[in-house]
Order: sequence, then structure tokens, then C-alpha cells
Amino acid sequence: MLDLKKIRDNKEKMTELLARKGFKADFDEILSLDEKRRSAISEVEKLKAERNKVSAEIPALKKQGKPVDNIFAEMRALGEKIAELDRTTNELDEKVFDLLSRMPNVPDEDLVGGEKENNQVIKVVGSKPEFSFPMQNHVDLCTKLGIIDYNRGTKLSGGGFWLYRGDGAKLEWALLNFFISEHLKDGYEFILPPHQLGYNCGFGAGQFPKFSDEVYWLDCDEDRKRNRFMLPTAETALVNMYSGEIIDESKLPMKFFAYTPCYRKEAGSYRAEERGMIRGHQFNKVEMVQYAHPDHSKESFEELVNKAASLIEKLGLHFRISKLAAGDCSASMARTYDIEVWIPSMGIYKEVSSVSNANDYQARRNNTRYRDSKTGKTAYVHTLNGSGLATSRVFPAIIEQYQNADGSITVPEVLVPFMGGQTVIK
RNA sequence: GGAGAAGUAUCGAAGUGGUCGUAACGAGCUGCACUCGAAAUGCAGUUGUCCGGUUUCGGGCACAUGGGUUCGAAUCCCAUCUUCUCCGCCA
Repeated sequence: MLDLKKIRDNKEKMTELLARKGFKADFDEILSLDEKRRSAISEVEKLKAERNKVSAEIPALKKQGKPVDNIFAEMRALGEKIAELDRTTNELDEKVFDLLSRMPNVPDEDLVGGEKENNQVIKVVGSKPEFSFPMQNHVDLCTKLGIIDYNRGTKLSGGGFWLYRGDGAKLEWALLNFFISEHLKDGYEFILPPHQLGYNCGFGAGQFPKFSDEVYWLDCDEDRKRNRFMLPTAETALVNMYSGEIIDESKLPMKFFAYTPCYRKEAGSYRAEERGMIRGHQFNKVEMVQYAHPDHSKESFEELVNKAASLIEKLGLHFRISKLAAGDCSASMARTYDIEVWIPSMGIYKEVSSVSNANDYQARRNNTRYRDSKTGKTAYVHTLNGSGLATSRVFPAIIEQYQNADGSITVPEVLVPFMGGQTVIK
């Protein structure tokens, strides 16, 4: 949610920033509605003050035996006026809120405009592996090794689902364990949240109302606000933990991570190009979230990027970090860096982590605040999130980058302890 | 899923249509006093938000949430949510 006061004061600047995201902002409508809203509030509050004043006098008048019927008649008329104006302000309130809640976050000023093609690679780690033998893709490798069962996954649940089997399940679990152990070392609090969330969580995270068709809903009432959905990422849960609360400033930054499967419809995705595990309806992810003081969210952002990168680096995979152009950042986010791993068979880098700073956009939506010791007032926290990491791209990357001539897979060194000492999958 | 009870400030809790209640009383917390210091004691302060002026300020709203009744609602009515107790179900 954008700050209406900022829109009032910096309309041009905000318009320009949103244009970088490819969003044409019409602030005039919202501002004129807000203008009307505020004048209606002023008006109705005067009337209410009057009503309160008269109401306070009534008991005394009654005691003195003075007639009050004429006052009642006047007050009834006043009450009707108030009710009418209340309706008006409520309607305006809702309209302003609705319009405001559909606007995406403004990007940080240092982001370039435009889409994907303007993303900037800011760091490359390692190099593309060279194979002295005919390289295989991860789908063939996994199938031959019997560690991923695509066909039976499809049989159970349809396209976009698969089964991890045997060493495949072990490898997947080892990855998750490795990530978890690293976050614990860094002092992040481990959270296992519910996988079913209420509408308010999707709204708070900034994913609704716009993307509410892209998640799986559990109930079929027509009013989604009363229904629950399967979380598309643990961020949706973590970022709403403190909604409506005022956090002690000294507790910031608060650092969390969670493991959950992520459930996504991924409607209209490119199944043919993205075979195997690249894009499924359910994948495992460890997610990091920080609640930060606005003055220090930049440091938190750097920390999250470094953490995500260090995980992939420790796995010995070739990857790069991209700073996303404004238009490639998701609606809620002010800045995003992607960590992209090399998938040899596809000849491209695929996102394994997306680290973002929402600034106060999410906190405004779900009312997460802290009390600022300098001003003594409440203010919105900054929320940041980053995958740390999603396995569904890391797994294929490992399979492909660590493949051997005989079709076996060398287990990355850091995972060996989590694989019970196993060094190769064959 | 069914029945019953309950949801008031940081916590406990009083308040069943106005005046005595933005909220008693108790605890906590903060400051000050007393003290060599501490404890005890005393005094004072201690919700959020919105609108308007912006240096003290004035006003509105909020007693789970949303409606309703009324001149006036924490208090009465309706719906919803949550918690607790009991019953049922329990792959």
C-alpha cells in the first residue's frame, strides 16, 4: 500500500517511479476522492461534536424536569444527517482504499525502468561447467537413476507434479537440511507456519486482490475473503505474523526463516520448455524474512542477498546475481535481486532465489508497526524476504552440473553429511 | 459438527442505556520525592487512530468484528470471528 500523504506531496515523482514499473498511475482520481473524503469527515465531525454536546446536557435537563421532546426532534434530524454523511465517508473511504490497494509499490530510485531485458548482472560466480562427454539433461538423468518419478507423479495428481524417490528424496531433504542449518547458524528463528492461510495474508503480502487467481483455494464460497488458500510461498505467512501489532523497536531487525512446500497454479506456464522440476505446482522452499527498521533495511537487504548467494556458492554451483529492472520486480517490491543458477541443458540461468525489499508497502497493508524512540510515534516497519533457497531449480542444477560420464551424480561436498555420508548417486 | 460460557487499556478485572465511566479497582511500567543506596511508601504519568490548526491545542472514532434499535450504546437486538468447557467424529 502506498502512502496517501506521499502521493499528495510528491505526485509527479511517484508517477514517474511507477512508470518505470510500467504502471500508469492515475493519482488525480484518488486525490480528488480523498479531498472529498476529508471534507466530508470535517463536516460530519462537527455535527457529531454538536450531538455529543447536547447529549451530555440531556440528563441534567431531565433532572430539572425541563421538556426535552423538542430537543429529541432536533437531534433525530441531526442523527439522520450524520448517518447520511457517515455513509458517504465510508463509501469514499472504501473507494480510496480500494484504488490505493491496487497500486503496486514504487521502485527504489536507483532502479532502471523497463522489463527483464534491462536487468543488470552484478555478479557472476564460478563458470559454466565443461563436459568431456555428452551431457544429459536432468529429466533423463533423474529418470534413469530412478530418483524422480515424473510419470507416477502425473498419475497421482496430473501435470506439474512429481515424486522424489530414494536417493532423490534424500538429496531433496539434504538440501533443505543444509539450508536450515545455515540459517540457524546465522541466528534466524525457525518457523513452521500453517500451509493454509486466510485472505488477509494474501492481501497483506500484496499478492491480493490482483493475483488471487494464481493460488489454490480450499473452499468455494463466492466470497474469497472468508476462504483459505494454500500458501504460494512462506513469505505470505511470515510477513503477516505481526500484523496489527506494534513491535518493540529494540527487537528490530527480526529475522525468520521457514520451510514450506509452495503451492502454485502456474497457469499458462511453458511446460514444453520447462520440463522436469523447473516449474511445478508444488515445490519445496526455505524462505527468509526480516522485519527491519526503515533506517536499516538496506543492510538487511544486503545480508539476505549475501546469505542466499553463499548457500548456492557453498553448493559449488555456477550462478549469477541480477539486479532486476523496475518492471521485473513484483508488484509489492521496491527492489529485487535474483540469484540465478546455470542449467546446462537449457543453456540459461534460472532463478533460485529472489531477494526483495518491500519497504513499508506490506507493513502498510497489514498494519505492522514499531514505536520509534526518536519521535515517540508509531511507524511502519520494512519487510524483506528472500528464498534461501527453493530446491526445485537447485536440484536440477546439481544433477546437471555434477553429472558424470556414466550418468551418476556426485553429491556436493556440503550435502554429504546430510546424506548420511553418501558421496555419489548412481 | 452440536451445546454452553466468554471476548473491556500492558495484564487481571469492574461496569447492564446518559449524569459517577476513556473506562473504576488491583498489578505492571516510567518519572519524581523520601533514602548513603535499595526495599517499602507517597505523588504524577502510562491506548491507538483520523480530521483540523501545528509551539502548548481543538474535535471525531474505537470496550472482538460488522450491522441494527435509540435523541443517546461497552451496556439492548442480529450476524460473524475467536477462545474456553462438554459431547460427537477421528483417516
